[in-house]
Amino acid sequence: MREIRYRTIAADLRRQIVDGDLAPGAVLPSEAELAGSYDVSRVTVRKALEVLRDDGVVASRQGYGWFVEGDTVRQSLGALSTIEGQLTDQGRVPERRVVSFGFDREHLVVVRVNLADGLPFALVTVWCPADLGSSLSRDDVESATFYELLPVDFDHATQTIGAALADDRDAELLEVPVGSPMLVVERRSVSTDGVEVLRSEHRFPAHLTEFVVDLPFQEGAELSPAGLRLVQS
Amino acid sequence: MREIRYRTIAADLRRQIVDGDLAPGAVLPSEAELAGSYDVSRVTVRKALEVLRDDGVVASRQGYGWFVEGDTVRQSLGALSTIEGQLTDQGRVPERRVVSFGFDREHLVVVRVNLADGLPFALVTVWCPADLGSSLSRDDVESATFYELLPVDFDHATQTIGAALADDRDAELLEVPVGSPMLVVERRSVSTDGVEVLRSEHRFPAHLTEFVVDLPFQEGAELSPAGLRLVQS
DNA sequence: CAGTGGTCTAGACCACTGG
DNA sequence: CAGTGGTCTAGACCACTGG
Repeated sequence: MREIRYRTIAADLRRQIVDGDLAPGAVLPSEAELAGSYDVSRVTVRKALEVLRDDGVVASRQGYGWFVEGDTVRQSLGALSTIEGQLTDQGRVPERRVVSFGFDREHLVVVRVNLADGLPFALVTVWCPADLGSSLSRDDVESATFYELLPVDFDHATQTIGAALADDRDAELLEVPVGSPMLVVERRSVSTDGVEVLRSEHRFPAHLTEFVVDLPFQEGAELSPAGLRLVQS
Repeated sequence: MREIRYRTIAADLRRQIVDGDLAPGAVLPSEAELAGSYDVSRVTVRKALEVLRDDGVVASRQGYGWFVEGDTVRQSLGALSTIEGQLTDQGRVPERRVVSFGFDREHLVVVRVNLADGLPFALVTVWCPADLGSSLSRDDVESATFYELLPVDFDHATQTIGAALADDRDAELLEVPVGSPMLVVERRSVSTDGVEVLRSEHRFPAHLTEFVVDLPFQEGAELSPAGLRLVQS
């Protein structure tokens, strides 16, 4: 397979950004410099940069340069980590607290509470296949997400969002009244192999959280992923 | 303001497609031909075509050519019509019932109940600018969506999903108990001019509805639109 | 002002589709 | 096979940012 220069360059720059060698806000070398160091034409450098721009990783200003996009939360980890990113951006302190950690016949089952500055805002239950979960400690799952911990290439997750009333456990762990409104998200995370690796349930007090979805009107491709549906009744 | 050739060309091609001069599936003239007829370089033609590809209007196959994308379902109406589509697919009968229709100082305000086989599943309030709404009748809004009725090119909508408890009006119109869980969606629909044209609130009984979102893990482009966020507290 | 990205040209070679 | 899009080069001129 032939190497495609602009993709190689885009991947290389992306890695530098992900690794933190290029921090948010940092200005990249000029197109001319990059063309020189990668030994390609400026057009090829631009094509690479445009790939990254399409992904929201970098942006440009004419007469100024290309720079690493800062705040626009570019997390591959999905909704929850998006929140944690928002929190750290706001200077608040995100925290995970493990409520329970144990195995049933087929899964490692972990229940955690997520807090922001000590305020609990999510109660998360994760079911992880036992063979994958056997290497994880309670400390592991308190300090990192399953996406970070598992040696799995995740492809996508399907989230189903519903509403419910706070039950006794919600009330106790999230410090809300029994019967107050909750957003409930069930997430199924699928690896690039097409295997459903993780299932998790996330319960949020409605007064603390909302879900934002952007729906393009034109052309179905990107629009289909989000949609309300009637549940079987 | 300087003319930007590739945009002019993209706009011209788009118009031909929208007007139907180029039907779905039709193959465009080759890049070389287009370059000749527009009297630009092939690179500029490609740039124009890539703009249209990003919009999902055209696609290409190497060695074959560029062709008009088969109308990927005018599902452009967003989540609600998705539901109505599902209903008709299931052979159920969707219905809209206008609860109130009137003007405040600046808006036409319409409250409707959506039903499936006579079962109410959504209470929708729409705020439409008075100048646009002045031509609409109560019968109009009962028989069609605002997207169908308004002479506006919609670009996208941003939806914010939350949870709440059913209030007295919800209970009466949706036939649920007061205090039962509800999914509440606020939608802001923006035209291609960048103007926020419609604002609407959709209230669904939680036991009847759920929201499905697909989150790709790789590459930011399609992933950013959906995300949970903490509300200001 | 010198330097940057935005646009554009006129070429080139290649991988790929269809007949 | 001739024709197509995909990639890439080495230039060019311009509008724009900052100092």
